[in-house]
Amino acid sequence: MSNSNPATIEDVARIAEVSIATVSRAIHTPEKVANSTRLKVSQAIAITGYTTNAMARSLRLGRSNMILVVAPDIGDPNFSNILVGLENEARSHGYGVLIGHTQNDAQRGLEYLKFLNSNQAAGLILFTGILPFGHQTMTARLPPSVGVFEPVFNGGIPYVGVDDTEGARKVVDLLLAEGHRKIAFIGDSRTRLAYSRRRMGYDAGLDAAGVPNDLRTIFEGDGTIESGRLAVEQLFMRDTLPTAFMCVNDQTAIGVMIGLGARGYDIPRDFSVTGFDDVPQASFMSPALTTIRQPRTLIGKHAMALLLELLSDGQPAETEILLRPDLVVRNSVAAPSRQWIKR
Amino acid sequence: MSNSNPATIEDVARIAEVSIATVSRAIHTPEKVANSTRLKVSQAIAITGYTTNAMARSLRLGRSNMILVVAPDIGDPNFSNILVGLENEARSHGYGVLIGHTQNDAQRGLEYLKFLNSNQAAGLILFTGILPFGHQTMTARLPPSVGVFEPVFNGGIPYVGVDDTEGARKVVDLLLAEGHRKIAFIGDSRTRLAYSRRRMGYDAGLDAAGVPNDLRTIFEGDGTIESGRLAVEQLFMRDTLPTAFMCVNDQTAIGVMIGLGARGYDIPRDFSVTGFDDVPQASFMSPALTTIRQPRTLIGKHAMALLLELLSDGQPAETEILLRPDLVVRNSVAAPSRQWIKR
DNA sequence: TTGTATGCGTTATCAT
DNA sequence: ATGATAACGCATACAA
Repeated sequence: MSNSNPATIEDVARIAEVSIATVSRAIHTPEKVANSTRLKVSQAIAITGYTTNAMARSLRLGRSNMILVVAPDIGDPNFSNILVGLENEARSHGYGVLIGHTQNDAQRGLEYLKFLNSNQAAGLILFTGILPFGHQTMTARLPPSVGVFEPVFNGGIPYVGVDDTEGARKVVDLLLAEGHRKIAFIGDSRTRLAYSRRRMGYDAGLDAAGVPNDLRTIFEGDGTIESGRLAVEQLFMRDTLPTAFMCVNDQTAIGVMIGLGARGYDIPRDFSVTGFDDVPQASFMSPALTTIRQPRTLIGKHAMALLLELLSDGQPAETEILLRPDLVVRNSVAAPSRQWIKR
Repeated sequence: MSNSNPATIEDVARIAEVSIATVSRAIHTPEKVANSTRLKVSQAIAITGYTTNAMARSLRLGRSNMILVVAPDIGDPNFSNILVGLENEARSHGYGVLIGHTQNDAQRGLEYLKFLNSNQAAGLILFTGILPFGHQTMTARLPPSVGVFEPVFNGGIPYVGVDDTEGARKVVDLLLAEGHRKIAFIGDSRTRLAYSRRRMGYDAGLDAAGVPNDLRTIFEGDGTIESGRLAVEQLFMRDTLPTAFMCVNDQTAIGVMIGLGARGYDIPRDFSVTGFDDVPQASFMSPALTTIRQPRTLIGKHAMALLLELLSDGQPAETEILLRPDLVVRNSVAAPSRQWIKR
C-alpha cells in the first residue's frame, strides 16, 4: 500500500492535483482553502498515509513542539510521577515530551545541548540541581527552561517544587511534639539546594523549641540507601546517640531503618525515623514510614504550565512556585525510648 | 561573545574566509582539506561556538544518529539499569539515546511514531511487550528495531533478554529440592510473552518432578505489588493452601510478602516466596528475596549492539539473544512448614 | 585543494 | 482561492 519511502507533501499534492502550498494550507489553515479542495487533499493524505516531516517543519519554523526533560538519574523514585504530570500538561497543549538521561555525565549533557541548539526541542525541563552541561553552558544560550523537584543551583532558572523548608519544619515539629530532643539530621553533603532547605527547616524547628546546639547531630550523606545505613554505623560509634533520625529523604530513611534493624533495634520503639518525599515504597515498609508527601504529578503539571507560558510570553510569571508539603503520619515515629532518654 | 542566534556553517565560513563546503569537509573529512585551511576553520569554529545543526544535517542525510527508546512505564525498576547498558553501548558508537514514555497510551505512541517517520531517530528500542503505536503500525514502516527485556508480541522483531523459561525452571527446582510440592504460581494475565515463558518453566519443572495437576495453583495477576497482595487474599479463601508462592516477578513477590505479613505469617518459616528479576529492592527486604537475576546492563548492551548491527548490515545476525538467568538464593525460601504439609 | 550549486521537506511571502 | 518560489542549515556531486 505504501511506497518504501514515506510520503512527502509533494506526493499528496500530486494525487490531490493541487500545489504543495495548498496542501500545507489545507493542513494548517483549513479555513483558507475551498471545501472541495480540502476534501481532495484529505483523501490524498489518507491514501498516502502522509505524516508531516517534523524535522523539516522545525527546520523551516526554527522551533519544534517537543520539550526535552533532562534527568541525571532516571531511576529516582520521584521521577516517574513527576514525568507523568509534565507529559499530561504538555500534551494538552500540543507538545510532546522527550527524555534525556545524563547519568551525571557532562559529556552526555553536551549531547542534549546540541539537540537543543538544533531547535529540536522548544523548551527544557531540568530534573537536576545543577546544569548538566558542563562549563560550556555558561555561554551557551539555553531555550526557555524550568527546574523541577529541586532548584537549579547555577542557573537563575524558574523553579517548581515543594516547600522544602516548611516540610522539614513539619517533621521536626512532629518529633518535638512526641518528646524528642536529640534529633539527628541525616543529610546530603552535595551542594543541593533542596537539601539545604530541608536542613534549614530542621534548624528552625529546633531553634524555636529551644533545643541547644550540642543536642543536634548532622550527618553528611549523599541521599542514598547506602548513605542511610552508613549513618547509623557512624553514629553508633559516638558516645551519644539521638532518639530520632530525621532523614533528608526516604531513601536515606530506608537505609537508616535497615541499619537499625540489622543491629536488632525496633522502630519506633527504640528509635524514631522520618523521611521526606513519600516514595511509593515508603508505605509498604514495616513499619510504614512517616514522611512528607511530594505532590509529584502536580509539580510536573505546574512546571510544564510555567514552561509553556515562558514559551509564549517570554517572561516568567513567577520565578518560584512552592507547593504545600503534607505530613504523612505512619508508624515509624513514637515517643523516645526510656533507654536513651536518660543518660 | 555569541550572537543572539546560534552560529551557522556560513558564519564559520565567512570568518575562516572559505566556502561552506570547505567548512563541512573540514569537519567530516579533514583529510581532504589542507592543513592551513583546516586550522583557519577550527579557529573560526572556536570563535563562533559553532555546533552543527543536527536537524538540518539529518534532513539532508535522511538519517540521524539518535536512537529512540520507547517504554510504557519508565518507573519499572528494571528500566533504569537496562537503559544504562543501552546508552553506554550507543555512545561508544557515536549514537545518542532519547527516551519516549507512552504510559501505555497509543496516542502517545503515535507521537513517537511521527518522530521516527521524520528520520529523527535512526533506530528503535522497544521496552514493551506489544508495539505501542496502535493499529496504524501494521502498515507503517518502522526503522530497525530491537525488543528488550520482554519479547515484542506482534512484531517479528529481534529480541534480547534473559532466558525466562530456564530462569523459572531454576526457581521451581529449588523449591522442589526444599521439599515443596504445592507450589502456587502467581502470574500475569496479560498476554505477555515473558510471563508465559516463565509459566512454562514452572510447568516443566513440576512435570519433571511428577507433581500432579491438582497440586498446582495458578493465580492470574498483573505483575504489580497490589496484585501479589490480592493473590494471597484470594488463595486464603480456598480450602487448600500452597506451601510456596512462586511469583512471576519481584513486584508480585513483594506484594505476596506484604499480604502474608499482614496475616501474621513468618517467611520463610510458614511459607516460601520467590520472585524474578532481582530488582534493587529485593535485597533490602526482610527476609531478602530469593529470585532470578536479570543481567540488566548486559541486556541493554547486547540489544544496542544488535540494533547498531542492523543499522549497518540491514540483516539481523540472530533473531533472539537469550542471556543466562542466575539464581540468587537469599532468605525467603525454606522447607515447607509442617503445619501445612500434612493436610 | 577548493568553490558553486542543488536538494532534503516544509512553511510563508508574494503573485495571480 | 490557489500557485510559484525562496529560505531554513547542511552535505555532496560536479567543476574548476
